Amino acid sequence: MSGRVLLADDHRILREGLRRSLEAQHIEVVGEAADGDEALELAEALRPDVVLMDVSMPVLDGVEATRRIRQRLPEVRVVMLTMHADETTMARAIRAGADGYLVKDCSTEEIAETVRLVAGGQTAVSREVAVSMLREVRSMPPEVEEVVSKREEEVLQLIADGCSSAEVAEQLFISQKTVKNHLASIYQKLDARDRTQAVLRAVRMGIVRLG
Amino acid sequence: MSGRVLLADDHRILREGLRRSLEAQHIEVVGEAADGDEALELAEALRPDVVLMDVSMPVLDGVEATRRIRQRLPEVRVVMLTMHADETTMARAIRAGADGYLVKDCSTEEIAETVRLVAGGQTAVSREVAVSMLREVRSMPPEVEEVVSKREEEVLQLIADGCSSAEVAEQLFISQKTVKNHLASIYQKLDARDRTQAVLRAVRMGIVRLG
DNA sequence: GGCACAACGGGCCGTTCGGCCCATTCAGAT
DNA sequence: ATCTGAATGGGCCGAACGGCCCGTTGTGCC
Repeated sequence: MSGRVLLADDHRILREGLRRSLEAQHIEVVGEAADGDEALELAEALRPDVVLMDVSMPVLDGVEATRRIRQRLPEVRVVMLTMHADETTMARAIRAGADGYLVKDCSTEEIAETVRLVAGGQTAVSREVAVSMLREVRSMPPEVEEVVSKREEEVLQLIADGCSSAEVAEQLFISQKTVKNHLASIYQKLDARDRTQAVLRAVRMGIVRLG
Repeated sequence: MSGRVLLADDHRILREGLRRSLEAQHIEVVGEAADGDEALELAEALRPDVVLMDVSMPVLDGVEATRRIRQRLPEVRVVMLTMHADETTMARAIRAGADGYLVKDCSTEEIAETVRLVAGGQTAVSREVAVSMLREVRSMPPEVEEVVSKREEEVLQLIADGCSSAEVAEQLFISQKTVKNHLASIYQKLDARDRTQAVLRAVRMGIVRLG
């Protein structure tokens, strides 16, 4: 049960360092991927026990890659790696189906231990991550994430930036009608009746940034 | 230089307590006012050296009363009294011309000392207030206050609360046209072109509260 | 007394907005 | 194989909005 591991990170140096560390801990690294798409392909081809996946990667985001891997290959576990214990990213990763969550400055022993635990069916997180999780759970009554779609979020952000419907349409290369459709959907989801209320709610919910 | 003092506070109990405390410190209390208007009238009639003024009072707000007293009677000093060391209220009070600012849970000795200092031409604040002031000064580059008029602020708040122009008019007992006029003025002052932008700026500037 | 400004208001007009109907396409879920 | 949902789009319409003109009243300031 040492575990066959696939590494997914866009930094070659980090991948090689991880490979050495894991192999020193008698964990077999069966492949390396440089982006989310490659991770998905290699996971299907190699069927590792665990994917050690960086959060931020080109082409396909680590969280999205995790979601797809867990969907198509439920027997493949995923451990997320990230620079900082960011609450919202962590929440997204866990909802995407990650079984482990590590911050990059943890020890190699900790990484190896987490890989073994996860390969054995357990879930595990760094101590830093555990602390963040408590904060997250305490402060978040419902699911705040995923209320509005990604496209709707873009529309909201542009509205918050001062754009009119026409300008949003221009920015996103879509018709004004589509913008209005997105807004209508947003109003329903956020229980708002106009752009002003929608933007205010979005600001309060942290969906958009201001200024 | 013990000082002739006018008390202005809407709570009789507090006024009487203050009177006893000050008289025990050999400070003469020449009158008591229960609201801002009365404070203004008595200040003109009695010409005290110092007015000990509560921030929140009926009819006329303590800060506004202070502004008018200082305007008409520059030789009358005002010391503000408040429940908490609230940064924005304090800033308003100081701009209105208050020479002292005390939180209500300070000792009677402290109050007496402040009254004497202010009567002698000095300015004085509680320790708690001094701390708040530092924060205030550090975080505020320009004058944020007074960009929009009080009425315009009310309109903005109601818009932020989700009201349409018609509903704002209803709430404030004015016509829709006047609301639109206020909004037009607000757009100019806040460099916004619609209610959404205006509310967002107002939120960022701390003019309105959300939720 | 005059001057500025806040607050109040009327009317007009073009644009925008939001609600309502509808259709197509494509991906993912069951 | 079907179905949901996201994203794209059209058309229509009434209400809301914002800009523009104009006015009166009151208060504070010089």
